[in-house]
Amino acid sequence: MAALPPRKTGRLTLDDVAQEVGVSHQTVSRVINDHPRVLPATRARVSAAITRLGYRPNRAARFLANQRSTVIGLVTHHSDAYGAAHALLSIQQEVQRQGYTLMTFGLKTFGMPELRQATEELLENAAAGVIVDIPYEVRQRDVQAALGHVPFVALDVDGRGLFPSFRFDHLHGAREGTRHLVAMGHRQIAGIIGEKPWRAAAKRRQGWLSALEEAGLKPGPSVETAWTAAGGYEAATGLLRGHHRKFTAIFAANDLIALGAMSALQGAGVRVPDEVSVVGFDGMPEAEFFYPSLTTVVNDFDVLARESLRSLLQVIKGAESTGPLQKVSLPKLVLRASSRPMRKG
Amino acid sequence: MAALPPRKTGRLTLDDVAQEVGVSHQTVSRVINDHPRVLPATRARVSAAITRLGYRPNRAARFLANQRSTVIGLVTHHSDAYGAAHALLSIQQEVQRQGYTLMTFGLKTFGMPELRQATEELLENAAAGVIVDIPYEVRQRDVQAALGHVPFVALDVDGRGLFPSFRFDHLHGAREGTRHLVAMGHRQIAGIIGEKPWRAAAKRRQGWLSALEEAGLKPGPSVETAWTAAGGYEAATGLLRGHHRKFTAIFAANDLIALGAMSALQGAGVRVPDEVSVVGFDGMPEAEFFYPSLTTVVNDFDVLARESLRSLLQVIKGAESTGPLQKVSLPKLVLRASSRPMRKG
DNA sequence: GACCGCAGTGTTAACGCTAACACATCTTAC
DNA sequence: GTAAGATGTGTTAGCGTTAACACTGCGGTC
Repeated sequence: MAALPPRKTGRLTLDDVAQEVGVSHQTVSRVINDHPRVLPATRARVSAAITRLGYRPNRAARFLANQRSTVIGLVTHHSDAYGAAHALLSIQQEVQRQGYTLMTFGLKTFGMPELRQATEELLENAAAGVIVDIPYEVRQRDVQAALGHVPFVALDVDGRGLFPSFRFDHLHGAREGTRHLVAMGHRQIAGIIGEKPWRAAAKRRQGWLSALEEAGLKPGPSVETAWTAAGGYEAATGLLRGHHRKFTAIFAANDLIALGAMSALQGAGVRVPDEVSVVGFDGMPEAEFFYPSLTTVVNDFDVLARESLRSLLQVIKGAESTGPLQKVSLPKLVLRASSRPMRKG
Repeated sequence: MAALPPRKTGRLTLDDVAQEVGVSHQTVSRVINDHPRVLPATRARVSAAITRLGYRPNRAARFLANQRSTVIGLVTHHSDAYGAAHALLSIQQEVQRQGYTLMTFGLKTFGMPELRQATEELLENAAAGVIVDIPYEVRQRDVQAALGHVPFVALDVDGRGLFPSFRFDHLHGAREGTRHLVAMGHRQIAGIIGEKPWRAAAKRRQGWLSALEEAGLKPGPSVETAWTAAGGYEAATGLLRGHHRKFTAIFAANDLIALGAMSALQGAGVRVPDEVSVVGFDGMPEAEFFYPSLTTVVNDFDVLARESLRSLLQVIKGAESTGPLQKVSLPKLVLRASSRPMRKG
């Protein structure tokens, strides 16, 4: 009996399986890759051995050999915000459903150098392509320059025909939310908008303004603040102090801001929605159970995840025939108890 | 001039850099790996070339050659819950701070086969070790059997000296929360506990019961429900209907349940905290801005992330001298407006 | 009946990297 | 002045996989 050749690593290899069955390692490889030219009988024996031995291919080696991988990279921002966290979850779920594995890289700031570095890091680690969630205001050209050489799709950015992108129409959503307040008879509608570097801030602000404009209203007071409940609280407190309640409604740029704002109002003895109506944005599931239940504009993160991944996989496979894919998702207004018709008088 | 050998892939290799500088690829490798035996002058020239050319090593090849990697795997549950999402974020941050890359795998159910498969998947993709967040009730022995052969640390499980583990003392936290209600003079304290498969459910329930016992109180009514705001709403609604408010306080197994419960109470005209006090669990940042501001038991996910990763890296490096590491984090009670002393009479 | 073609299999050479060893050259010790 | 060791560098052989080509039979064609 010849002794088994020593193995450095504990793992089984193609050769182990091949030896067990009495074929070459290449035949085993063929079985694994569903190559057509294998005798059914041989295929069966090999498959059986693979199962029996519990063999699993080494993807690093595989990647090295054929430059193909089943890892998808995701660049996001480090953030507790519902949107970011939920998008990550949705994408992860979808990635796995498609038989891929997700590798993530979280960024604190979104300069092009950071973005590029994060992408490189993921590619080095054998990612086949990356999804980049870029929440800041950026120039399409810069993104294209930084990532043009790798398969990627951008989230929450308008690719303008330069690269595939999937985004929410923040402007539309904000306009719908504000229109609703206008329709309820409100004339002084304050805006609490999230902080600047985030693109959604500008877009949602624009939406708020445009709804007021089309109704011929002067913009109510507005504040810029952190995208958190604490930010909303602070902003609303400032609004109450500075303007002595010269507003009967608030458009908040996200649900957490709305939550904080309502907390501040209630703390100051202002009843919601009796005295001030509030509309949020994002549609986090909890919003329904805020007090009062929050009227909000809902984003569908699952669709975004599904579509963007699908598109990325197409790019990876090289099917660029149709030109950069674009998709815009329209947020939907959901009416609840935090907004009500303006009181007469 | 000899023509450059054709390259299949677009990427630069060690040889490209070596050729540029006029040394062997091994010398370049030494520079990259900070091997001491390289002449400072040579090192400088190589480093310069690396920067100039923009060379970045291929980690798949590296992993194949030395079986070491800088990818950390994380197995979590697919869940919107604050705990899971925030833990993921904390871990990702810490992983990157340590110069590693994070690869995640989300599970819907936590049987040992799934756990094992997820781990294998990550290892195949060159993870050096994995962090497994196992929120379900499991037997230590099973976990050890499924994962014993790979470097791993478990989150939110008691490893009992079998494997390294980091967890919160849910029982302690729940007891503290309930004790607080007792101290406020409440005698009928209902419990709304999350669903069963999750270990935290059992532990937090025990904590609630034990605080009641030590005070010589009969357990108030209790319900089991989903760990969401909707779950809390439903549970509280049921409690109100079935028991005609035979309780003056509620211990909720997490903040979202507390939120839903408060919503249900308020919807039924029951004032919080005037008629019923509520205590939550987890300490999500938003809880402060619920209405009323929620008294809750805070878990420190950042510490958990930091410590568990540190421990995993030790395991990977093979420093098992001190035996399996264990760490228990004690949740801390934070008093806010949702709980107040029992009204006289 | 010699020849082509193809199905099924094996053999060999990458992929890009690191480890181990081999080889010069330079010190230092006696 | 020579042996022994230290220092810097190059050479070679893998890691586990897939791609490309080479080989063996067998059935069919003229």
